[in-house]
Amino acid sequence: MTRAPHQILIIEDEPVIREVLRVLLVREAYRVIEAPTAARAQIEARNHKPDLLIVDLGLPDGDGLDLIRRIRAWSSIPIVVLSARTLEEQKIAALDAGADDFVTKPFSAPELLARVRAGLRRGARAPSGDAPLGFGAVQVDLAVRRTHGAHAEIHLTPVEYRVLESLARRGGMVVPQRVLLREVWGPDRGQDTRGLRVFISSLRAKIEPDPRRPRYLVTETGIGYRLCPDDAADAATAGPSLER
Amino acid sequence: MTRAPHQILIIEDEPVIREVLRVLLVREAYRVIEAPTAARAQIEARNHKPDLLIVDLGLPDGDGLDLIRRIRAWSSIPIVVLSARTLEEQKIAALDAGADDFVTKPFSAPELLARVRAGLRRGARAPSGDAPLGFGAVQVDLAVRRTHGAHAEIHLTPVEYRVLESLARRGGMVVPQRVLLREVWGPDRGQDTRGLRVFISSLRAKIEPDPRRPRYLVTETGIGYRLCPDDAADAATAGPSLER
DNA sequence: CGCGCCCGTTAACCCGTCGTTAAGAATTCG
DNA sequence: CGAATTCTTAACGACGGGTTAACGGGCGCG
Repeated sequence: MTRAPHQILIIEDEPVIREVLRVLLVREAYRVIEAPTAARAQIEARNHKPDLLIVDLGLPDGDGLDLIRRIRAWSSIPIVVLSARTLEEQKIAALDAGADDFVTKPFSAPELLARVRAGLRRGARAPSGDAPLGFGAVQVDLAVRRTHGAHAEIHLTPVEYRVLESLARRGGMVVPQRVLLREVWGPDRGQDTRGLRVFISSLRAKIEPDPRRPRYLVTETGIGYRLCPDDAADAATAGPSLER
Repeated sequence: MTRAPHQILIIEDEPVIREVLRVLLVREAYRVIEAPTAARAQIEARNHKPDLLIVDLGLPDGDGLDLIRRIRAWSSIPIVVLSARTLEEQKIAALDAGADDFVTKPFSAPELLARVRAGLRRGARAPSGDAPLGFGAVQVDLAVRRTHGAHAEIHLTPVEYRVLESLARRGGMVVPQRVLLREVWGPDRGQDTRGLRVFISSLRAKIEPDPRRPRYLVTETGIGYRLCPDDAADAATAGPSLER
């Protein structure tokens, strides 16, 4: 797989860390753009359309979270967040705002690069299901919004489709409940997971062979849900590739 | 195996000890840089990007702890701390600040060299988010939050994952109990290690081949714990026979 | 030799979260 | 305008995870 020179935008106010990041990434043959402020970052992002963003939270002008939300309004570029704080709160908030991954300082070079690779891999993927999802005898085609089981057509409601899309986009990864809430119902919904649970239940009733013992739509208690279709070719996300 | 000449930065004010260290390390074919002060150390570290730091606590200008914290803001170079005082407090504080290992003066040459080797080994390995951890037949993928043993999936609870993450970030090095408590439960938890011990126990029950004799999740009495996953090479296949 | 500290393990309890059903709003469509 | 479908909300049982307490063992120290 020939790697076109990916372009990465670094948003970091502290020159020292910016330098470290730049050297690290350039050495991996990435093209690098830098922005010291959130305001500048928006301009750069629009102009260069980078393949990935590295954002340090706690920028001088305006919160980093705000920047993420604003970028997310018009783009789905993978965003890797960099933060000194180890608090879970911060992490959740960033992911909630639309970040894809999270690295806490101090970070190791291999770790950061791994996240970057993962992000780029994710970004390279087809945006939404051109390949139908398989759950045993049930097949869901998100692209044309059609689902059929072993013997008959199955009907999914709009919200059910959106939940599935949200889960499928991060194929195999756990999707936090807050992320699901935001992506399905919009940002105004707090943390009220009651509705979500109802739809998970009804989804399971439709796609799981034995809804009592979920196999494809799995709960991660306290975190969220994970969707694992039994299709093989979908190895895009969890690739064990450790190439150099 | 051919060992590339690792570069080690010694931060030590007392010329005599510095000399001893230098000779010791050069004899092992390491390249050595020296810095008598914390201020100088930062410059050298940034310029030469050494593979490991040896820091003497109690430097003239500014505390060694401060230096560690400042380095840790942008790098995860392995740091071995050298301390004259035998106080546990000192060790803990250093590890808490981000050091990886410690040696108390007077030290024996073999001991120091062992710590150095361990540190370098750790630095060479990738404590990355996307490489699964191998524990004999058990494989833990922190990125995807998925764990499977020889025959079946293994379920880890959220706290168990967080403990593992915290340990894996410092792969192979000692993680003080305080650090674990803070990273897993947040800063409000004092030093109540009771809960931690319970989770260590249940983790061992899930990932250790023989939980009675821990091999991967090792206790450092009075200090903390250490996680030593298999090397990536023989992760999947080998069912390593360990009978003692 | 005995005492105390630290660690490991088990078990009990409490509370949060999850899954499900059902009934009332909202929306769509004929 | 009415009916059907969809979404929301409520309620409640069940389960699992987290916390704490209690006990036993190993080890060092007096």
